[in-house]
Amino acid sequence: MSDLTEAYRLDYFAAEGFDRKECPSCGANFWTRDPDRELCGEPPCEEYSFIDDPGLDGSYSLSEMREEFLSYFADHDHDRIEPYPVAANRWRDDVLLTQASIYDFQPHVTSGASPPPGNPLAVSQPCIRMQDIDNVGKTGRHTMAFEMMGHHAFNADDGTDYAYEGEVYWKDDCVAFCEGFFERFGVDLQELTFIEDPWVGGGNAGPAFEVIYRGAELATLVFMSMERDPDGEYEMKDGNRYAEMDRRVVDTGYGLERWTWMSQGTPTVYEAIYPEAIDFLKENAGIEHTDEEAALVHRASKLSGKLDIDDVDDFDAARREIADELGVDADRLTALLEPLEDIYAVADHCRTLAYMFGDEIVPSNVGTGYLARMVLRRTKRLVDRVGIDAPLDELVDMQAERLGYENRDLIRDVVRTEVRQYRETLERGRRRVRQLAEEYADTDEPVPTEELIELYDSHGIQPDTVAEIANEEGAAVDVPDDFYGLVAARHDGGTETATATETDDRLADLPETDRLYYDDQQRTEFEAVVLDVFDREEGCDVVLDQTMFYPEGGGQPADHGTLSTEETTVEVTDVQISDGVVLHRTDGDPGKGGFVRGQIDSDRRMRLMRHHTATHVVGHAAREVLGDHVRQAGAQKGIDSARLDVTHYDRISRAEVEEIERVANELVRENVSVSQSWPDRNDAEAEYGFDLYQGGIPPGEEIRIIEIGSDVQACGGTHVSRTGDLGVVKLLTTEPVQDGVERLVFAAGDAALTATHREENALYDAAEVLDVDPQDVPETAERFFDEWKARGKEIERLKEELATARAEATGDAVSIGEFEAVVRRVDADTEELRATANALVDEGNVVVLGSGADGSATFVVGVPSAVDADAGQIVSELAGRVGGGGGGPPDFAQGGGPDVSALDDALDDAPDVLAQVLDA
RNA sequence: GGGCUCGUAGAUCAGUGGUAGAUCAUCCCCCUGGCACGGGGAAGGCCCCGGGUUCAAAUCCCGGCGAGUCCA
Repeated sequence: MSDLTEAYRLDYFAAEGFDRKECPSCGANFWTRDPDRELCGEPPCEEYSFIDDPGLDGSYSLSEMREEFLSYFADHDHDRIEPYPVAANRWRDDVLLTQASIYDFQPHVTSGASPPPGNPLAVSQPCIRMQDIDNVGKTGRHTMAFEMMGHHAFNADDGTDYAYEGEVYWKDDCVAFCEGFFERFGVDLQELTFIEDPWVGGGNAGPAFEVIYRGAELATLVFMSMERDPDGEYEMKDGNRYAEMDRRVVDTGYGLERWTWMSQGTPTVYEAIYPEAIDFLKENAGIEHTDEEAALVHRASKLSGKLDIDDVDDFDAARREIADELGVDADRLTALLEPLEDIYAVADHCRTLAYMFGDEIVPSNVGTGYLARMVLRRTKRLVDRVGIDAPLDELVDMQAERLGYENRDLIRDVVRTEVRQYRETLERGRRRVRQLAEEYADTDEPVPTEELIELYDSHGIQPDTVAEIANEEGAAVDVPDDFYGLVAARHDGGTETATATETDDRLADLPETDRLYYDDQQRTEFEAVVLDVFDREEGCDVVLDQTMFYPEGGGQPADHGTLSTEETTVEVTDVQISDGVVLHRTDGDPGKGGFVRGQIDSDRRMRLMRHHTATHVVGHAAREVLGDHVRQAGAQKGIDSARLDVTHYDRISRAEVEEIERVANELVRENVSVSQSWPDRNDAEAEYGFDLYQGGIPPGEEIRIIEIGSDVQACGGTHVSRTGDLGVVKLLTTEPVQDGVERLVFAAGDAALTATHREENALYDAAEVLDVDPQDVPETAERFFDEWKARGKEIERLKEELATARAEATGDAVSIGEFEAVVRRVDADTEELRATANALVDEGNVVVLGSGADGSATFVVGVPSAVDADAGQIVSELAGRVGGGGGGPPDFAQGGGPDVSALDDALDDAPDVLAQVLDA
């Protein structure tokens, strides 16, 4: 690892008289104003020293502390910005949830492609970290949901062409701001330590400080100044090499919950951040402590704060250690603490759910929706275990209200729907477990681990739930310690292969193509200069100085058309864009350096434009009809139809489809204009919010937005100029894509007409077959279906009758030993043969029936229970003679073969075969 | 996006190559003064769809569709 010592030697430290020290306990280097300090201050080297002795002047609530932070930095020229959603996948595809304030500005702002919404800025960003889920409630300090307060500055060297330029502030000012914020609360700066702790993440790296006060890490100051580079000067802790960048980002994180806790000095963080929720839950669950118990809990909480727990084994040991230290029985302590831990976790999880559903994450079996479902189910289990009888939607609503969400009705609805679904899953699981438990209850064996894994992995039933139910049934269950490891082992394999994209040097040197398709979306002809031509396996890629051809993107397929010179015309069959350079895939070389006239296939383009505009219109209508949680989860425009995937927590009913169609066509009839503009991205975000980005966040300082009435979206596609140009919008089908995502398939304009004709034709054809009016098709079809079923039954009954009649004609019976046998050829289907054989067997005969119907030979052999002979053996022997096989139970067997011509001979031989088998 | 499980009577599920079943619910009859219950009987199945293997597929194989679940 490279030495970053110089990077930490700040002028500020020198001017303020800091010393650099090495912690004798952990070896970390740190900076301090206190010449006598030895230890770094961070646990485990030192303990928390603020519990029961708050470390800040004044006691603050969460919102008071947030306000302190934001206003302090606003007073120091930081722009105060609104937090982003917790669903980080709204603007980036590499993560699901927002886990830090810097996430708001990745990747486009940190890369320099887009300007930040303020510079410098301060934000208090809600975050969710699922990694900490097991620790929540137990350690007294972990929360899954939290707010990370951060002040950020984005610096770039002069002369660079990033979306920001110049020096805002860097390490010295950053540390000064940080100390200033501490001073605001009367903190003695001598007590602070700044631990050197290099930071690496997401392809970037840089020096960083952990700021420790009274045993707690209250801030992290990261100076992002390097990027990954195989030839870089620095080797960082991830083993990769990094080089200095020409831009520098100040990334800081101050845990709002930590600061609030510090100001109150409560035994756990939870009691500091949502005291009302904790009180409510305690009372609801009926938890009451005697003074002695309360004192014990208080002391235990204080101790557990210093533990860093990674797995359950350590946790049990740690719990015993605490019990020893307090001089009480470990089991008693556990019984006392466990309900409290559950309550702390419930409060935290409900806050997490409020964030998730408040930001309109829809529960699903994939993505963020799955994480939400997981948290909800876990919460429900905790609520049940600790005996809280308030419905979950009410608990989540309490947090949603506190957090100031306005869509609380939706949140409650989502929670209720999800709880209901979980109940059904549990009910299904319960039945399954009971059945399984009954099997094992009779044996001495416990339920095998393999079954437990199956129950969890395929049916979502927790092992402890299995144990509980199984015990009721009297079956034993041993849950192995490494249970979740065994589950994970089932999922191994499938290593992802990173696809290395080859960069073409010649391509990189070309200028960005001038995109004419935004200037006038109705034009279909243009002239251009051929800058370069690349030979490809099939055809060529032509690069022009400017183009009217729309490259595939945003779910809109590429334009087709032609490029013509005086001498030749080539077909354009595909168009792609790479780093701003538009590549036209053609079937020939138009000649580098020459002029070409481009002509795009206007009919194709027109249909694509209509479908693109229609996608916005349908999305808008769906939002209006289904609710504000509806957002685009994917879209694809085509020639004949288009599809839009939207997030929604239920199936879309017929009535809703009709309503969406009605709203969409109303917008068409209003003939509102479809306007494009290129506002500054931050202005656009400030005005319209994140709902702008239905199809992902584009980079750049300005973004293109499409406005259709009240619907506004960032979009790179081509559109018609007025909604009236769509003619009509017809929803064709809806289908579930995955849990929580519904697909709407629709068509606009003449494609809508064509699609309607297709469906009408199907209906008319059906009507013609039934010889009724189209309107009468459903009724007639139902009647026909009923009649068809009735006839099936009638035929069955008649076959039985026929079989009985046949059985009565026993003239052809032959005696074999003591028994009568009937050997007969009956050309009928197997079912009829079977019925006849049954009837003859009932008369006491051994029966051999053969059929040559349906182009193959079939036998049915029946043997009365009084006769000791194997029907399977007989049929096997006979079927062998017609080139096939057969078998079945001893009293009734079937078989056959392809050779019909041998059937009669086989039947002639049947008496001999019977005689043989009966003798044997 | 990947793994796994499951689609059979109105509901819950057996059946895992050889004649489609059970329990509950429904309807009828008996028992009773009447009811709960009890006893007897009946009705109710494109065994999710489409291919393939086989003499024979609800069953095995492949592909769809649908439901559930775990993981990223």
